Amino acid sequence: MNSSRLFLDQSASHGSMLFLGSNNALCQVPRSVISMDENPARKRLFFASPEESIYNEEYSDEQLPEKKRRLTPEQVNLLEKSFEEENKLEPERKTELAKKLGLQPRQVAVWFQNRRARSKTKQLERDFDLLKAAYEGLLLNYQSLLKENDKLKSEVHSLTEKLHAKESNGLEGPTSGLMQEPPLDEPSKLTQQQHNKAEDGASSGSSGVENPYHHLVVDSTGDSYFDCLPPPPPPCLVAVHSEEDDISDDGRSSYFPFMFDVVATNHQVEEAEEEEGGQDLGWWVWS
DNA sequence: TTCGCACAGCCGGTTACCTCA
DNA sequence: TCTGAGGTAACCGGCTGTGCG
Repeated sequence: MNSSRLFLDQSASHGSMLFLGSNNALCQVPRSVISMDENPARKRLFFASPEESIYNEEYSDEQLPEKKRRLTPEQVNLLEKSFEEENKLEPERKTELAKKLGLQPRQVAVWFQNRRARSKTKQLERDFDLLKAAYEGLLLNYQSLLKENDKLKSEVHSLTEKLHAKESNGLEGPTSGLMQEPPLDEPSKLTQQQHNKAEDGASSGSSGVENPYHHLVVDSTGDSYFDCLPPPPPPCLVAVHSEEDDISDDGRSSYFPFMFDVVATNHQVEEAEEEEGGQDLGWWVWS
């Protein structure tokens, strides 16, 4: 049994270590003397290897190092492998692992708990990044739709003005007083029935109008016009997914309870908002 | 069947220690 | 040599599920 051990001299600041030799004599050794490169457990000076368990009966209570020690790379490797297989620890597996690693079952349990916590933190960070990217993409999409919408509105507005001007000029014209085929999207020519129907559709968000991409809008000035939107873009797939070694405890690949896979025309958002009683949902539509 | 208790395990949060730049 | 940041082993308190009388 190799009884040589290294542990920090708690009374000394940083610089030195206590070395417990084979004769159990405590020797103070400057840290610099113990080269990391020469130490097989380099960078892990304070490890207890499996055969160097701190619970070794050779030590009196006073000699037991109180400081916590890191696990050896070998121990960590085995624990990681075991964690990959199953991130929960059954009592039998815990005992078996502890025996194999020369650790206390309690240490194995603690390691698994901490590992799950680290895994969860990482997963949350990944989910956050994915959501952020998705959000930014949708924001761009939304803004371009707004621009497009504004452009079309102004186009409709100018055409309407032209039409009004033409009408007022043409009152004395030969077709004055005759029923004309109403131009497409000309609100002033809507029958009251059509108008009401369209308004209902616009206010309820349901398909009150046959074409879901033509909503009648009554703006603050009282003007009414069709709010023509371009056809919806291809669905934007926003799959929150990560492949990862780390899965959450319940086996999901993401900690988000929802997957919002298809988002987000303005209309879908509006409809979702109205289903929520007018609550502003931004431009997220959960599926 | 229900209740109360003890126990074990998990989780979120925290502390203490270690390592490194 | 000192210091602060980051990683991690270990702990704490609360909660939940389970077994038992």
